[in-house]
Amino acid sequence: MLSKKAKYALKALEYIAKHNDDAPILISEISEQQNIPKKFLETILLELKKDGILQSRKGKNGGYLLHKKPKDINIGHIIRLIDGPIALVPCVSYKFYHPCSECENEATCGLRYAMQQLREATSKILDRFSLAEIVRKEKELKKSRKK
Amino acid sequence: MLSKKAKYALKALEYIAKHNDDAPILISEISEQQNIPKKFLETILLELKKDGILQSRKGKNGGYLLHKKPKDINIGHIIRLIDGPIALVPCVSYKFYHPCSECENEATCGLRYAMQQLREATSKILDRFSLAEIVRKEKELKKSRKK
DNA sequence: CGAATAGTCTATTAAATACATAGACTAAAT
DNA sequence: ATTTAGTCTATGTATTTAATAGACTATTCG
Repeated sequence: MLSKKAKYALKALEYIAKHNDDAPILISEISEQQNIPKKFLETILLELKKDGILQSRKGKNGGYLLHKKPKDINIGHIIRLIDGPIALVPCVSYKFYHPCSECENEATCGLRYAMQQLREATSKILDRFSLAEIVRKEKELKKSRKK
Repeated sequence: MLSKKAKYALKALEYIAKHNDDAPILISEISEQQNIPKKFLETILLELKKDGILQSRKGKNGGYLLHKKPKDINIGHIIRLIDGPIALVPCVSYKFYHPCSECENEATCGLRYAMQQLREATSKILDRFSLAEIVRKEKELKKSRKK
């Protein structure tokens, strides 16, 4: 499962992406609109900024803006950034590779093979979905629901 | 990531499946061979027994045996049993469905849509891999490595 | 300039979960 | 009856997750 932190990050990004046209967006606005504890959200947005996804302005008329295009922000990246590895075992993770302490031979581990297949399929999906697509899909779903 | 508990469960089952021909297998044997803390392993095997995957005999010549055929034990089931949901958000889980507290409309949530796609792909793989296949794959990998 | 605004940084805390162990108890074999 | 081996109840410890407090810094605007 995603941590709340990761879910908050995704929700906040989605919100910013939706309102990205004009002025910077306030932490407090996102906090209220998305029901995210403000102080917690602050640390999350900072992390996203440090990663280069967001940019910020201090002082009056300040707030957060996207620093990348929505189509260049994918959810796999966000999840890895906040929650760490997506793979179920460290020995099949690209970004967080680490041998399993208990295993004697990684190359011949049957379980690892299965986990590798899973990782492959998972990454393919998560690295394909961008913020832009999430926003677009949401609009589409809302439209088709009205009819 | 899988918890250690789930990994231990999978390792232990694999070990039992490999040696399932004859006599029951001792907790202490699995513990030593697979480097799993014995007391911790006890609780894990009990859980697997209560779920109907293993059976046990007490007293001398006792130990654990499979209660289902290796081909009928799939790793998705084990992981769900020990670690809970495989889906990244509760609102797309079959077995552990629960609405996301923060979300206002599940039906039009773009993020949920992505998570649904992911869940679909993940389950397909995890519910396809059985213990039998894990064991078979391991043998195959060992063989091809010798050459 | 200086007051107000809004993000940034450091530290701490509460609660939950993961991991593990201790010890008494029960059932079966010889 | 004794030994063996799983079962049950309880407890402990460490780590992670979620959240909060408060001082600090940069920017805008009158």
